[in-house]
Amino acid sequence: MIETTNRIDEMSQFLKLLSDGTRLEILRRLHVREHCVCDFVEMFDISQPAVSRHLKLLRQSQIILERRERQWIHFRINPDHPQHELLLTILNAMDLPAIPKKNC
Amino acid sequence: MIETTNRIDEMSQFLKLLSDGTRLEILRRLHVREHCVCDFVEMFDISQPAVSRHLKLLRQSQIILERRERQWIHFRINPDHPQHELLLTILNAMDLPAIPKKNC
DNA sequence: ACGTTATATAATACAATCGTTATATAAAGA
DNA sequence: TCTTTATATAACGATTGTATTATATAACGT
Repeated sequence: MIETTNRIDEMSQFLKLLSDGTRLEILRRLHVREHCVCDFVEMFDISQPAVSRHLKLLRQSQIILERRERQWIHFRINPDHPQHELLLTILNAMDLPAIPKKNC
Repeated sequence: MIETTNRIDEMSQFLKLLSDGTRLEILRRLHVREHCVCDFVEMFDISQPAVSRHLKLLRQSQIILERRERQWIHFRINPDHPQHELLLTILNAMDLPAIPKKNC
């Protein structure tokens, strides 16, 4: 029973992280290729700290991974996250046009 | 571009509805069989109006359907919801023990 | 060492979410 | 008609989520 509650809590936490348009768009982009913070700052109409905060939430839950290269921090999807498959299913379910690999 | 934004907004709205433990549990139960409000009131440690509000949110978004029978209102999953398949995938991804059909 | 660029954190404001209690409505049964 | 049962709505408060601005840190280039 406690076990059941835990699984439900984990899932609701996971879905909460995905239930924000900015974070969904971030994940959709990261599904194509790595991006650094500045890519997203250009992309969205929100401040740099706001972008940073979204990335922090996704990183804290291990949905994305980061890697520093010189002064940039590059983010990518974590393929080993327990719900990685579900994440891909959700991204596909949005059924959006593909993002060109070269695009910013 | 606008189209893309709409799809992302729709998905984030949908996920927001599922990102609550009580609503996930409600949906998990409804996946097994119909329930009325009073079933859920017994089941959860929240007030009847709180249960009613969760059901209203799910109904408004067409994720569940209702049917009145005498003084009871029975809820069930809407198999024609655009994201019905995704909903089932999410419920399965929680990988919980099956709920016996006869159970309350 | 200093200025610039990239990113993170702190403080704060505002809006959304989710609970409660009190009350209303609808159907049933005496 | 009156009471009971099932459900919904309204009003309100606490908590959480998401933005902003200001400031800090880290790496780079001159």
